[in-house]
Amino acid sequence: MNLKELSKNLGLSQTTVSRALNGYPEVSAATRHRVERAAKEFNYHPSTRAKGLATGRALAIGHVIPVSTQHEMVNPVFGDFIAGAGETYARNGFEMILSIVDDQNEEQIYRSLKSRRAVDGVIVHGPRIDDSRIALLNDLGLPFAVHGQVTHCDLPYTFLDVNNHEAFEQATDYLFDLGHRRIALVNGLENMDFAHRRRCGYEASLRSHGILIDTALMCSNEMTEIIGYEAAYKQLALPNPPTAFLCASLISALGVRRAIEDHGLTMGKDVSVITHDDVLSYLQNGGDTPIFTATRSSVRTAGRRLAEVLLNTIEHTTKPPQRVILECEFVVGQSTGPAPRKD
Amino acid sequence: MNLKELSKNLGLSQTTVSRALNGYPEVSAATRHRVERAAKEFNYHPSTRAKGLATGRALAIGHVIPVSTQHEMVNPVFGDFIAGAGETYARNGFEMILSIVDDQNEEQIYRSLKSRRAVDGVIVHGPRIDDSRIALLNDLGLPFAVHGQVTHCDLPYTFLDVNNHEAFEQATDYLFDLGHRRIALVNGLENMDFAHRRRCGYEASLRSHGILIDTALMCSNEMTEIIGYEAAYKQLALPNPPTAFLCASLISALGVRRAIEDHGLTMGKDVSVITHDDVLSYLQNGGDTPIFTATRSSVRTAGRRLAEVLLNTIEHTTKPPQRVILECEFVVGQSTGPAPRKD
DNA sequence: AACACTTCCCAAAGCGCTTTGGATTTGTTT
DNA sequence: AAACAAATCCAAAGCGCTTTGGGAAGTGTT
Repeated sequence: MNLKELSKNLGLSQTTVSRALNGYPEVSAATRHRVERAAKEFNYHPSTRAKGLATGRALAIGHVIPVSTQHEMVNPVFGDFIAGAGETYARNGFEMILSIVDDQNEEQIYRSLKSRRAVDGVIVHGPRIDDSRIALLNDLGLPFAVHGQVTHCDLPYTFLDVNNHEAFEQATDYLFDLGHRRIALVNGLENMDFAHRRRCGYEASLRSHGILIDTALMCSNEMTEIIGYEAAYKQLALPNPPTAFLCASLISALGVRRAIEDHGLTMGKDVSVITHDDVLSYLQNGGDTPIFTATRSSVRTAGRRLAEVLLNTIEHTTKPPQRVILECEFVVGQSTGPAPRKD
Repeated sequence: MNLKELSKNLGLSQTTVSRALNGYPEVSAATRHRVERAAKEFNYHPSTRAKGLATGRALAIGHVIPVSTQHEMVNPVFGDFIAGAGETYARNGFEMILSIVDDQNEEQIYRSLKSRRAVDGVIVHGPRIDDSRIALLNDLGLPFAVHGQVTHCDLPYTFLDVNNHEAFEQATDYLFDLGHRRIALVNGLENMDFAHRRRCGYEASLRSHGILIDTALMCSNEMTEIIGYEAAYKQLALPNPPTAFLCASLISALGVRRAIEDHGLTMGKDVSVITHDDVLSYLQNGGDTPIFTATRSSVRTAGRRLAEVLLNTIEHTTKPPQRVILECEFVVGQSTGPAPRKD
């Protein structure tokens, strides 16, 4: 069923039917009602492509997920983020177009999305500290919103980020107050902006308490269970091992806990752990009482909100870039306790 | 830059330029070459929408991800699956359109995708044992391919599935051969087809060895760490506890391990564990030597393959439905050992 | 030189929608 | 009752592409 058939069926012109369906005022209430009923009856939906052609809008948002060719990692938070964004699109009649692309061809994808007019805007995932995509998208004139920030970028741009610096500074402070002085950081890859900011927060806290920064207690890598395990295992074997860990993700934290236990120690007693918790739907931090003390911020909510922001900037192109920063919730679980006394 | 401009620029008609770019034989090699160079130079890409309108093909595949309103779960394997499928689409000039939808509105989405002609076909995710989507899509005449199977479905349909029955039967056999007689199953939700099949495989093995099936040793739920923990913890507290566990996912298995340790037991010695491993990029089963003994099958590969199969059926509509079944690899890790002797 | 093929290219129609610029009818005002 | 405004509706153009149905030029054949 298409417009032509529908309007013939109703004995109206395509113009009138189109207007009735799109809420234009030039049709009488009675006609509109009749048209709407018929549309429902015949299960008529306008062709997205034709509509897009005619209006010049794609009614679609692109998500370009970079997959590094080196480590073939699909970021685990991406599923939940996408789910959140998807809710927003569904509510607004938009579609989500997903491109998984290795970072070699990333620029190419953006150019192609633009010149094919396939999307009205894009979400930039996984910004790096010195990300060239901001400049590229600005040049292309393709509306975009970033999930995260870009440290070395003077250009104004629309983004939504968690306050990573604040969260990790606060978490480190908390450990300090519990008496910990040897605090390790099991971070994500620090060429990623979020990880960089977390490290800065961590270091800021240490400095403010006059603790020397020890690079042996810091590591930066992919956030997997294994890597968390290996990093923590190694650090716990040091002559002067850490009494507390700060982890970038719940998955790493699971590895860290395993390492602690493999050293015959008990988490929350011998060694404290704080992790960032993205509140992934399939990896929850305990039930009613959290297992890990955590800096918590739902990535799904982030997806929902950022999509809203992007649609908004597309709607009102004149608006200046929007900047949204979400504060983490600090939740105390069973993984932290006073630093053990040195005997 | 559009076709009209490009052809004016070249002093050719739109027809000729279009044909040159699409590999039709009616243009001379010299002209084709000239056109291709110009297209590259001006970074010309045909508008997807216009092309779609003209050809009647969408050059897009829909992925409809059902999110149950009850538990708000985003299946963690979905990220990797999507990444695999995305590779295939990229290679074939297709786009992936993602719809996250709560299972209430699922049917509506398929109808809408069809009548808006937004996609050339869809991938059906997370089939349930008695899934109405197969019949619906058949009725709609929307090409589709299922990731998994549907037990109660007589209609022929295209799918790709892991041999879940075989894998879990084999795993149970393995535990039996190690001397285990009390073998617990920590399964996924058994209204999902894959979980149902795994349970059947498990039961088949028990029966073939003359072991009574004990419902106290079986549970079926969402595959999270917490739930795995709680299920295993409870079962280990039974008067006659299991000496081995069969888990539906690596995430559950992590919870099971934690429960084992919280009972003061050692995995691989006191209690054995076998899990299914989807080879998720962010949750690997150990490094060189696997931690868990596992039935392994890469969900990313599955995504790549199933997308290929779907594109193929769309290309050759006459072909009968394709059925692909992947066998799991059985890998022995450190989580299994001989059953402890009863003293 | 006339004819039939190729080869190479083009004008125009059409995909399904929106939107512009009227036309027609109805209602209101004087 | 005439004049004007408002309310309704319509025909046709246009969005950027593919594709049909030729037409003109070039190649051989006799």
